[in-house]
Amino acid sequence: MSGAEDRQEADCVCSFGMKSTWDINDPKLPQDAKQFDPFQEWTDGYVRFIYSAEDKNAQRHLSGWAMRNTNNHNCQILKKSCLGVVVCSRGCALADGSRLQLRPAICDKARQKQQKKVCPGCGGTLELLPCRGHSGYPVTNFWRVDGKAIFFQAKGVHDHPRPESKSETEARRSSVKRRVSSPPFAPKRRLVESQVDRDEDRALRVVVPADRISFLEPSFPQHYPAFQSTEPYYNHHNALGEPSAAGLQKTASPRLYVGRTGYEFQGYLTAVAPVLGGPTSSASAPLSSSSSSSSSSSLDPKAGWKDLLKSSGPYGDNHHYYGPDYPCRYPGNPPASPAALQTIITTTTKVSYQPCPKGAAYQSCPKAQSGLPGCSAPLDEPSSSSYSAEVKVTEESGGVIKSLSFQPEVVQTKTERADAYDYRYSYGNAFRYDDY
DNA sequence: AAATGCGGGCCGT
DNA sequence: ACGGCCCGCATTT
Repeated sequence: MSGAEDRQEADCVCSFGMKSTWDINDPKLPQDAKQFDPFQEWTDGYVRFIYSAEDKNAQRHLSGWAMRNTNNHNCQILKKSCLGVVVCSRGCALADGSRLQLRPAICDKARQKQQKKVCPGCGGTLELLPCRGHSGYPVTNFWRVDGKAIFFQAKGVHDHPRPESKSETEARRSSVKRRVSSPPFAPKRRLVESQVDRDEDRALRVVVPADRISFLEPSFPQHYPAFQSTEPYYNHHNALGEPSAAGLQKTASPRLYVGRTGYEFQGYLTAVAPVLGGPTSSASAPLSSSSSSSSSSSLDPKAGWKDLLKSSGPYGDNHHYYGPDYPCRYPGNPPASPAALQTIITTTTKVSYQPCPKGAAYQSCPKAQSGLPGCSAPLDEPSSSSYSAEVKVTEESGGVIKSLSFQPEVVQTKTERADAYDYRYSYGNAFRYDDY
C-alpha cells in the first residue's frame, strides 16, 4: 500500500541488543546484538525485537495473535498478517462475564468452517473481527533470520481483542478430544502449560491442574475486564521523549488498551495517534475518517477490510462487523506495547531486499531493492524486559479459556489485564459455557 | 485436520 | 515497483 502510512510507523521498540536502529528490510541488519530479547508472544504496535536463532518460539514464528502467512515475494523475509479474532455476533457474555474470543483458524478452509459454527454460549452466529490495525489493513509481522539472530518486526496496532493464544487453542482442542474419548467420570487432570513457556527457558513455568481452577479471575486472552481503567498506561510524552522509559518494557506481552471510554473509534485515535503518529494521523486518514461512514469504504485502505469482509474468501460472509450495530471498533487498542512506545520509528516500507537465489529459509528471491530508510528514531537503550510467566489453564468447554498471567511487575499485570474489552458488548449476562 | 511455508498470479495504487 | 491477498501445493504437527 501506499508507503505513506508505513512511513509513519513510528515507534519501535528497541530491543535489548539493539544498538542502532534497523528495519526488517535493511540489507544489513545489526550483527552486534549482545543480548537477545526474550520471546514476545503478544507483540503489539510497531515493535522490533531480536531473538536468538535458538529460540524455539521465534523459530516457529509464533505469535499469540492468529497470524497467517502472507506472500510478500521476498523469501528472505517471512511476512504474516493478523486474522483478527472470532467472536459471538451477539456478544453474549459467559458466566463470568468473559466473552468468546476464539482464535481464527489459520487455514482458510478451516476458518470458513469455523465461522459456520455457532456460538457455544448463546447459539448465535460467530463472526470474524478482522484486524485492521495497520492503516486499515491487518497488522503484519515480519521475520527474518540473519546470522544467529531472528529479527522480528511488527507493524500496526491490533484493534481487536486477543484471541486465544495458540497454545490455549491447542490445549482446548486436546482437552476436548480427551474428554470425548474418556470415561465420563474419569478423573481428569490436565496440566496445561503454555507452549510458549514450555520452550522458553526464561519464562517462569507454572503448571496448574486445570480442573482445579474453574473461575480464575478474568484474564486475558479470553477475558476482558468489563471496565478497563481509563488510566493511560503510558505517557505519550514520556514515551516519546524518553525512550529510556525502561519501565515500560517490563512485560513480555505488553498490551494495554486505552480505556474504553471512547465510543468512537476516534477516541482511540485521539489517544493513540499522537503517539504512533502514524497509521492514523497522517497518511492514512482511513481510520480517522471513519467512524460513521460505515457503509462507505470507510476504512479506506482501499477498503481493504471491506474486502475482507465480503470477499468470498477466507472471511466468508461476514459483512457487518462494523456496521451500524457496531458503531465503533475496539477503541482501546493499546497503542502498542509500552515498549513500543519507547521509540518512534519512521520506517518505510520501502524494501530493499536482495535478490536471492533459492535455498533455505528466507533466502533470496528475485525481488527488488530500493532505498531503505530505517528507523529514524534514535534508539534507545535496551530496555529491560521481563518475562511474563503465564499460567494458562483451559477449561474444556466450548471455547473459553481462562488464563492467568503472572507478571513479575505488578504494574504490568495490571495493565495487561486492563486489556481491551469489547466495547460493543455489555458486560453481564451469565451464561454457563459448561452448560452448553 | 490444521498449521505453516512457499511461490505464482492478480489487482490496485 | 510495491503491497495486499487469493490460491494451490507440499511438508509438519
